[in-house]
Amino acid sequence: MPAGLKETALETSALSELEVESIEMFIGFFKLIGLQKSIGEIYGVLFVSPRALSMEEIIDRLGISLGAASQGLKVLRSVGAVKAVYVPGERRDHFAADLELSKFATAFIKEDLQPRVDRALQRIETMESLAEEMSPMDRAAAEERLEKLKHWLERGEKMLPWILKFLVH
Amino acid sequence: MPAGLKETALETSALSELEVESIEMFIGFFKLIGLQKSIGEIYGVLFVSPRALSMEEIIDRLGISLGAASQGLKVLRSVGAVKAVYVPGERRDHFAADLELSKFATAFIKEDLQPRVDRALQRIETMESLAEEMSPMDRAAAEERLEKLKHWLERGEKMLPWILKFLVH
DNA sequence: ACTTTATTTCATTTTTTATTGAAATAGATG
DNA sequence: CATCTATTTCAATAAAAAATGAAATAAAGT
Repeated sequence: MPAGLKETALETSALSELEVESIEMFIGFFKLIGLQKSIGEIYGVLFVSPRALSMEEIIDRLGISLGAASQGLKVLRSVGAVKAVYVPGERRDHFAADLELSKFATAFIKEDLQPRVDRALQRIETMESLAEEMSPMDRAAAEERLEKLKHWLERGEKMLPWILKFLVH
Repeated sequence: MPAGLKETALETSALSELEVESIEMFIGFFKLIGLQKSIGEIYGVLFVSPRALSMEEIIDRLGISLGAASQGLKVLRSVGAVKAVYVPGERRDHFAADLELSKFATAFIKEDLQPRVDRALQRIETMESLAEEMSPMDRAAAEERLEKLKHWLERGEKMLPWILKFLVH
């Protein structure tokens, strides 16, 4: 093979303004729920793309690595934000953004928020029994705090399903 | 000075089980809203402490650095989660956890969430005008997506004040 | 006013997290 | 079923974020 001839493409085809806006926006939102930049980038291009893109196209457009693309798409599929689309006559998988945006929020609430609140309520139980060791005064103070926190968490817990319902429409 | 004698204290006085539970819990919650471990630790000890603690005491208990303590307390005060308490006859500042837990959530919603949604809505405007350049079919597709996202964001925006009210009680 | 003690700031270091890319695996195609 | 091509996985690397600690500043005591 003649050296340097047709080396398979680092050609990061320039992103359109539209794509850039979309990408920046989604990077921000995704970071908020703990997802990394590359995942925001992938969703960002797919969101404004008129057609489903192959992994290679995504890699080319964004200039990210194979690994990042593969892993990012995996996460996005797992939360239902992206779906694999069959493209006739094409060998590669193609991916399209799912427009049910509420899916992110739903996944986040169910998988991050809800379990964390539950865990915290358990911890409060534990703490309440640990507080029994304290001097009467200190114990009273500790229990007041724990009660407050508990009430607050229970309040939050009740609100979550309501938020879910609202988001899903 | 006799070497090794009375070296000024790395004595991280062991944390009680109660403190550990509290700290772990708050580290988790704080990470969720983007605050670092050391901040969760500080709030965690203060939350179960029967009395206000000086910065040095916090440093000793947690084994964190001066800088982390100072910066962490600054953040916690800025969101109203910790307040400085005057202790008669004591030179140092002392700090106590504020029990109005809703303050974190409020600060987070107002300072992180709300502005991000606003910014996204602006971006959508921009994107809508950029989409005018596209071919009629692609443009229609893009606009449908943008509309969906916009509606969803507006929905979220309307929900935020409601959540705030609910949290504050 | 000076000395001591407490607190903040910020450049450096450490730790954590995300990305890369090469090797392994899986999936098509002839 | 042998050979491409596409995808996943994961150890190594790079990038980002957080923690440290020494120097600067501020505040209190004498």
